[in-house]
Parts: sequence; structure tokens; C-alpha cells
Amino acid sequence: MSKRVGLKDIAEALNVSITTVSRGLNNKFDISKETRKAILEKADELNYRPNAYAVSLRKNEYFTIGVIVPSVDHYFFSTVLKGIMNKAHLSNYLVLIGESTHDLNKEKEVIEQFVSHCVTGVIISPSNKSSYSNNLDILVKKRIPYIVVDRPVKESDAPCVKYDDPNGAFLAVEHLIEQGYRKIAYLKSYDYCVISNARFQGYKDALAKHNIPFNPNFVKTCHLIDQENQEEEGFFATKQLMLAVDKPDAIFAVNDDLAAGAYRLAEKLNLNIPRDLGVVGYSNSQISRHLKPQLTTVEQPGIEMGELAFDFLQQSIIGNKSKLTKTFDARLIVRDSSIRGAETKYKKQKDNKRYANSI
Amino acid sequence: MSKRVGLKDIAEALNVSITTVSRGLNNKFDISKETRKAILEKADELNYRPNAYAVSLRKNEYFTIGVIVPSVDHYFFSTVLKGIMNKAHLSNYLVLIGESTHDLNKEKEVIEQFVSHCVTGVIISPSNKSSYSNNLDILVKKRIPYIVVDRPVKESDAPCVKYDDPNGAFLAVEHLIEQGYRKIAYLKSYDYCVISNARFQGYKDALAKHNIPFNPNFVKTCHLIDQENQEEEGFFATKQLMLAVDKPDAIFAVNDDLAAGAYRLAEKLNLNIPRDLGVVGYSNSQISRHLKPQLTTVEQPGIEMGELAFDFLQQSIIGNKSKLTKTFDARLIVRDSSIRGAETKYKKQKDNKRYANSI
DNA sequence: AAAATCGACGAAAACGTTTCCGAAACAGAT
DNA sequence: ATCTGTTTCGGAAACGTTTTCGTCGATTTT
Repeated sequence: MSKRVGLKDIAEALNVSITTVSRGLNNKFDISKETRKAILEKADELNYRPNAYAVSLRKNEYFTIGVIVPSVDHYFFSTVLKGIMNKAHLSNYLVLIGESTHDLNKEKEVIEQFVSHCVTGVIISPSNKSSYSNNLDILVKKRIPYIVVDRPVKESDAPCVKYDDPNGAFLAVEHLIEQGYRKIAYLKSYDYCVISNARFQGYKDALAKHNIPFNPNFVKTCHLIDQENQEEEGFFATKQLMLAVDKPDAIFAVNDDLAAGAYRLAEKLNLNIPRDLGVVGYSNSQISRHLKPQLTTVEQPGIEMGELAFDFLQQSIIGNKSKLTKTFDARLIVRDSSIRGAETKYKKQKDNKRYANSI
Repeated sequence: MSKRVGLKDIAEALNVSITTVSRGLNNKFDISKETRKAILEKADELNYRPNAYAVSLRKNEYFTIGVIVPSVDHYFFSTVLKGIMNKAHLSNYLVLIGESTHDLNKEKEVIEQFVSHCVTGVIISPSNKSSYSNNLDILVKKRIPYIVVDRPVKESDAPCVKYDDPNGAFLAVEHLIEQGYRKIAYLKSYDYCVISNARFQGYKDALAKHNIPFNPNFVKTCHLIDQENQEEEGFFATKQLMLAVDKPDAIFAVNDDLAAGAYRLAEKLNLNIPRDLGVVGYSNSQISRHLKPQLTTVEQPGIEMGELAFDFLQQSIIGNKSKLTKTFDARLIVRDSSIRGAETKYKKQKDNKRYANSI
């Protein structure tokens, strides 16, 4: 069991003081070329690595950020994380990662763990339930900069990188209306889910703009436990809708997985998408391109959002007091699941054109 | 700018020594009820959090593990990460995360960063190129326990949680053979990619067992840069295969994304899957269930593998010297992309049956 | 030749904890 | 009265660094 090698070991081996060794390794000025060379060689020989804990403690600077997402294997969050890590690596930040799993207590535990570990900043995509939580206050009290991603917290003016969710939903629903759909259902998440409500607003706004009365029977709440169950929830919600007397002719789902459930039901009932049932999802997740017909969906540029979140956090860390908030413009990715009439008539977007002239 | 509150602040406020405060907070025995109560109250009032850096430095125990994966937004790795985090949270371990992006230098940087941060252990899914690397030697020299996940490193007896890749490929290819396919192509990754080679072996073994001659023209190398390009690579590789004189009648792809590219080409050429072209992928990623027809693929239980990796790491940390290695048995998930003949004849697996009796 | 400057290094304090050791205060036993 | 033991607390060292300050000898300036 070999002890960790420290400055002391190098010092003793070379018969110099610890101070000198430190100076040599950090390339300070008042040291001679020769001793410095000897120190570097010996450090290499002994495989010395500075103890970051001691360094940070002494210098009182901790190059560490904490990232909290509801779930790391959720596609969107994994892309946000990737964006953060892209930038963090460039700036030599250490990245701590924690999952809230939409559990406020766990979220709190993770935050306190991060606080104890002296993170210089936090990027958090709060749990769906966070509107009821004051977990972020912990960071405020500790004066730890943080950036909220994707889920704006109610009545908070915290720096935030978000997406124009209402408008995304608005574009989706208006697109359906323009395609001739009139009875558009909304598959939502829990009432406390901030983004679900934001999209709900866009849904209603689009209906209102086009003088289509809002029908509460066309709104179904889905219980989003994990990745796997979402499709099933979408399936059952759509089933309820389609077995009712007054059936919708289109589905707008709060995410792509629920939309996939609608696909399954359409298959069972021999409904043609988009002819009998238009479908639009949300998030542009991987499956959306692979569903058949390809699913119209709302883009969510996770990597860019993550990268910007890190940039904002760095600004906040260095004391930039300006309002660090950005709302990404919503963009609808129109694919075949919502194009009524001949698909050939529709001028496909770049997204679909990739393989167009390859054969 | 409020300073971080430490033991000293509590001590001064209460007119006791730092030692006493520490004892009070850690519930040591030699302290009176009253002072302890006062200390706890004051600590709460001042919002005290122990400085984990100081604690770890003093106690010389760092409850921290590092996780290195090629890419966090790759579905399989994100599930492995989730498995690790499930367990880590239960054991109160801090999780550091780093990406190698299949870059050996970056992988090395991350490992050294982790070493400096005194991780008590590392779980790593090495870069594809790792067979040429000795990055893991850094950990060996430092006597830091580590567990390799998914990509066994050549000629290493490091603890490892892997998947029976050759057999997975064998099952896939044998299944195709049993379905009547005879000219089976393999879409592979780079030559240095360990898993690609392992699956290649299974592919060849299955052919050999059934006396089907190996045809090198049926093997195509795809350049896997990122998530997005894989499908395109699969598309072009399949295109080359299908435009040749001697066409294959089935594709076995080293991952589901390449298989999705084969789907695209089949669509372009109006080839029916599975009738004209059987397709089998690998990894059971989300898209595999959503492709149409659903893609036959090889299961990779990322969460379970991640959880086990953490368990192994803990064993290794507490000094368990037994051989901590587990190979998950390969399991083929048969879906419609490889079933020749009427799909109704095929007794669907549980995986597909979920919605069977729901309407 | 004395004074000032300079180059190279070491001693010690500090970061925020924990822990070992000892001390003070008080009780009961002799 | 002393002795022993218990309870409760404080002093100080230690963890591995960085940094401030001082020192010592050599070189340059006056």
C-alpha cells in the first residue's frame, strides 16, 4: 500500500525544502534553472500529482461546477449535459453530476452535497415539482451562482437558459390548424409541471387565434414515471380520446414519447397518420426521425443550451451582474406526421433532404 | 460578499472552542447535551455546511468516484451512467463525470484530473482506441481501483463488467440464418474498435457453424464520428452493398443507428424489410422499437451494467481481491425486421406484447 | 571597503477540519 | 485531607498545499 506522494517526498529526495519544490513545480521566478529541472524530473519519476483538495483549500478557489438534471438518460438532458461538458473541459472545470429524479428531497440532498464540495457554480434543470420548492434558496443564501436550464422557476429572476415553450406549442398547434385539423387534443403532464403548462398556454393561444373553441375533453393528463412508461401513457390517453364519441383529429403531445404512444394506437385502430390523425410531438428526440411517418416536432437544441448555460455561469462567477437570460426561439420541425394531403406536395425541409439526391 | 461560515464562526458566537463545535456537530460522546444543542442551533442559524475539502484532507478519505464515458449523450452510456448514479447516491458518493470523446489525450487529461481530485475509484468505458493506450496504467500506478465497463481492454485482467459481445453477434447472425437468410453483411466500425471486432468474431462463428462461406465483400467499415452521422454511414455502406452485383440479403449492423441507415436505403430502393432484406442491429436503443418494422436487436442492459460496475468498484475499494468480472449473457430481442414470412406467424416476444390485449 | 542590490532558498503561517492529549472541575471513595 | 474517576472542554498537531517574509551569501554600486 503505497502512500500518496506529496511535495514532502520530492523535497526529501532532493534535500531541499517543500517551499522550493512548490516553487519549482509552479514555475515561480525565484528559483534556479538547475533545481527546477531536478524537481521536475523527480516529480515525474515519483509520479507526483498535486492534491487538488489541499490546493483548493489553500488557494480558496475551487474550479468545480455542479450539474443537476432530473435524469441523465433522458435524451434532452443528456444533450444539455454534453453541451455543458464541452465548455467545462475547455475551461478546465471539474464537473460534478447529480440526478434529482423529480424528487425534491433528492434534489435538495444533491444541492447540499454540492455546497459542501464548494462548487463555484451550479447549473440546474429543476425538477418538475420545483415550483413548490425552495431548494434554489440554498444556493442563494450561500451566494453560489447558478443557472437554470429549460425549466424557468416561477417568480424567480435567476439567470436562465430556456426555450420559448409557449411559442413552440403555438407553432405546433397553428401548423396543425393550417393543415386543416380542427379538433386538436393535447397530451399533457402533471399540473405542477412548468413546461407542460407553458406548452398548454401556447396550445390554447393558437386555438384562440383561429377561433377554435377550447374543448377540455381534448386534454388528457399523462403520468410520466420513466422513459419506458411514457409511450404506454400516450397510448392509453390517445385510446381514451379516440374511443370517445367526439374524437379529435389531431394530437399535440407534450413530448415525443407520448406521441409515439399515439402512433401505436393509430396502428391498432388502423388509423392513418397523418390522414386520419395528425400528430405533433415535442423535443426532436432521436425517435422522432425514426417513427413512421416521421414525426413533426419542436426542436430543442440541448447542446447549444448547455453550452450557453456554462458561458452564463462563467459570466456569473466572474461577477457579471447583467441579466443573464436567454430564451431560445422556438422552431417547428415539420415532418410527415402532420402534413395533410399528398406528402409529395410538401417541400421537405433540409432535415429530411439529407438523403434526397444520394441515389 | 459574505465569507463562508466555518467552525470558527460558530465557536466565536458561542464562546467555545473549535474543537467543541466539531464534537457537537459530529455527535461525539464527550460533550454535554446543552452545549451540543446550542451548537446545532447556531450552526443551523448560520447555515453552516462543512467544507468537504478540509474534511477529506484531514480524514484522508474522499468519498468520490470518477466516471469516464466516450459520450454522455450516447444512449447506452447514458444508461450506464444512470445505473452508476443510482447506486452512488445510495452510498453517498460524489460522482465526477468526464467525456473522452474517443480521444486518447482527452481521456488521459480526464483521468489525471480525477487523480488530482483524489477519487477513491474510477469507472471507465474506455475509448474505442484504448487498445493502443496505457491510460489505465495511470490508475494502476496510483493504486486507484477501477472498473472497466463494456469495452474489455486487451490483455488486461482489470475488473470488468462487460457484455458477451461475440455471442450477441452470434445469436443475431444465427437467427438470420435460421430465418433463411444466407448472404449476410456486417456493418462494422474501425479496425481498432474492440467491440466491433468482438462482434465480428461472433458473426464469423455463426457463418462457420452453418457452413456459410465468409465473404469479405459483405463487410463494410463505417466511420462513426458522432450520433448524427452514423445513420448516414449506415445508409452509404448499405448502398454500396446493394448496388454491387452480388447483393446481400441481410444486414447485421454493429449498432442500431447504422441499421437505421440501412432502413433508409431500403426505403429508397423500395426494398421490403424483412422480405427483401433482413436487418439486425445492436444495443436495443430507443429508436430500435420505433423503426418500422421494429428492429431486431441485441439487448444491452446499461442500467444493470452500471449498477453492477458500482458494486464491483465498492468491493474493490474495500479491498476485495477476488476476480470482479461479470459478463452479461447475450440476449437477442427478435422483432419484425428479421422474421421472414408472415409476421402474424411469429409469436411476438413479451417486449412487443405490451399493447396486445389493450384494445 | 562599506553599502546596496540581487538571486536562491527556507521557516512558518494559513486554508478548515479532525483528533490526540491533557486539564479543569467536580464527584465519590478512602 | 488525598486519591481516583468522570465529565466536559481546550490546545495543538496534522492533512498537503501556497505564500509571505526573512535570511544568507554573492555580486554590484558608491
